[in-house]
Amino acid sequence: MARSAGVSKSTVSRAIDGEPKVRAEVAERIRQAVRELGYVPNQAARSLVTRRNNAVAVVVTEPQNRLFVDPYLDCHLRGIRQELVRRGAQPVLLFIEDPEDCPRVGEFLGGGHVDGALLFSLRTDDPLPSMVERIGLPAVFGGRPADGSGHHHRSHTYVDADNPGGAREAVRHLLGLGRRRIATITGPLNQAAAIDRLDGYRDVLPDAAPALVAEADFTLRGGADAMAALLDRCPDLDAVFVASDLMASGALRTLRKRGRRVPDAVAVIGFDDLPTIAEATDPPLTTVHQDVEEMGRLMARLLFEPRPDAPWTDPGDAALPIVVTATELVVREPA
Amino acid sequence: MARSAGVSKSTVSRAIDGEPKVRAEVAERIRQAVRELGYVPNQAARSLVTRRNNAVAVVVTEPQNRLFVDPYLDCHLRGIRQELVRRGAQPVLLFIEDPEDCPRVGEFLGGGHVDGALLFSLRTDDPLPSMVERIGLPAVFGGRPADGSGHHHRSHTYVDADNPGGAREAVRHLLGLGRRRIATITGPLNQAAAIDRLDGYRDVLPDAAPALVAEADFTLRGGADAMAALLDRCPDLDAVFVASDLMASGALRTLRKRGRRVPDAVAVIGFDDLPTIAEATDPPLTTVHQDVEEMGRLMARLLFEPRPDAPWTDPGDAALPIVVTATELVVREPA
DNA sequence: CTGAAAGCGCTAACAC
DNA sequence: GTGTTAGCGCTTTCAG
Repeated sequence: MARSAGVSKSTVSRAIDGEPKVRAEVAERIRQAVRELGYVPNQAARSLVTRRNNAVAVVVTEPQNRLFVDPYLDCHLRGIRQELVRRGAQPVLLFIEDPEDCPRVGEFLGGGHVDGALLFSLRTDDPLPSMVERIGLPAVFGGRPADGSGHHHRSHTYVDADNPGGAREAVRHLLGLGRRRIATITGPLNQAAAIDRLDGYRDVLPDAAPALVAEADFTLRGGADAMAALLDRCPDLDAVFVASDLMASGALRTLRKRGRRVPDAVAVIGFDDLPTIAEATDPPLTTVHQDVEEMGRLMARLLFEPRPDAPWTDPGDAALPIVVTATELVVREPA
Repeated sequence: MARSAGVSKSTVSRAIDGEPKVRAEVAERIRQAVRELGYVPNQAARSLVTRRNNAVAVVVTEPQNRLFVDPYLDCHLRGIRQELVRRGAQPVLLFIEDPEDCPRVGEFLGGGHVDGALLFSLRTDDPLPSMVERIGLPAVFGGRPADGSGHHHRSHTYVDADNPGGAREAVRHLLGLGRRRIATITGPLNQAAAIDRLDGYRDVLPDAAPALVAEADFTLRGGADAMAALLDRCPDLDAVFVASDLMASGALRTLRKRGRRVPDAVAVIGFDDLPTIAEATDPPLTTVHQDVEEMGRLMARLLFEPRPDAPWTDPGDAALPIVVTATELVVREPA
């Protein structure tokens, strides 16, 4: 390639880099040769010396069947993608559907294929946080990495909504409406978001009966089943705070089936404010809004921020590693 | 790393490779050092010499919002993932949501990050087929790459269902039921699958009125709208062949809303046989089955098959590049 | 069985 | 401005 344009490879390299110190005439000659030979620079060789490869991994831990049905991730990924692309990085998605996928993905992340990683939906027992730390790969987490296992690793950079705050606001709103038997449907309690939202509920209702709390799995079906269980256990409940819109829409379905009028008999508040769900339910769902897309953008931005663990950063100018975004109650059903 | 275990890097390399010609004792010592140092071999350096990197790109051209709501891709990806992982390759997903993403993705594919690519949902005007060809990257397509633009490139390897055959069987079944005004709802006619299914319909019904054909977009909403349009144009229709289950479930919704009984007044046949949809509709949907998951597995398998364009193959032993899988009508509503 | 040496294709100093 | 020279971290002959 180099000789084919009658110059040295350094010049080719510079020309492709778009450096200004190349004579226009020479640059043109090179561009021509590139086109003719269909030459594409070998990224492996390049990244071997530059230590960069303009790609960022987005790791999603989720059984695929849930992933492809949950609009939450869709929003999040949209924000991430947008910001990553804006900075010239190619987002590459890696799925972990099974714990046994972890070592392979860890190897990929450690193999220098990517400049950083954005990780999601972590469970308390997830090995990924310690993996990226060992590897020394810059990483930003979506949602507080719940570290229930007692391992102590360096505090990770993450973006999360104010889950306890949002939950408190929701429950207080229900109290303000005069509701007195307020139940809650939680997500899987091995996920931080689920734990934090339940904590918010308990902050306001420290004496709530255990029977008023039902754990589900952030799916529509799970929400519907949990609602049924709650109605069986506490037929007199008059409100329910549901930890996600998807589950809330399942709960609404159950309530309708059981003949409980919403919001007259039972008031429902969701969490997320996903347009495709919250605005489409009947009646439209009152819910705790979080700007999921913006959170995605923030994650990507934080990855490029000066950070102690990034190779392209002067160590010393550390940035604050945690961003908690505000939530806001959106009242849709005038109850 | 090498010295830390008291051996040369060659030996480390061999040990990690799992070569048998390393003394067990030495191998153990190395494994220990690897664990302690958290050592992960640099893939860039490795692939620079081996020309392999154990990663395969899965490229999905789709506005993300459709992707995360369409169970079809979910099945396909499940099959692909399974087979790729079985062969020790890491699947990395790349989305193309916008035509302007193409150059960037092309650069990634050409950069030697991956050993091959599996591509999907191509439109007639998609630049990807010629891109991977120019780059010389082994590729397998999901669905016949519809090349409407007149470009002539090498015939590509692809896996596709027998779309025309399935459509013919569906329409013939409707005829056998005594239906005489058979409409069809197609997918976007810049996609091969949509074209081929419409072709099958026309094979059986060459004289069908143009008013009986409505183009939609493979979404639920699109199917519902197309059904409404058909009913307006041809109030006397007594059957409809819908080119996807998702659209069919939308069509069913419209029929119910308009008070047309299914299947008594209007018989409906879908395409895909996605369990989450076809079995869940009311009444359960008669549809053309294709084994989407197996098709995914086939795609991955073909990528590793001896192929003329693969660097790890003796040129000369070319394999048949196209696989068309059978479809089968699944009759669910006893009409 | 293991070590030494020669690159893989590229970039980054450093000369010219 | 452009060529020359070293490597980046690994695998792979080729000796021992």
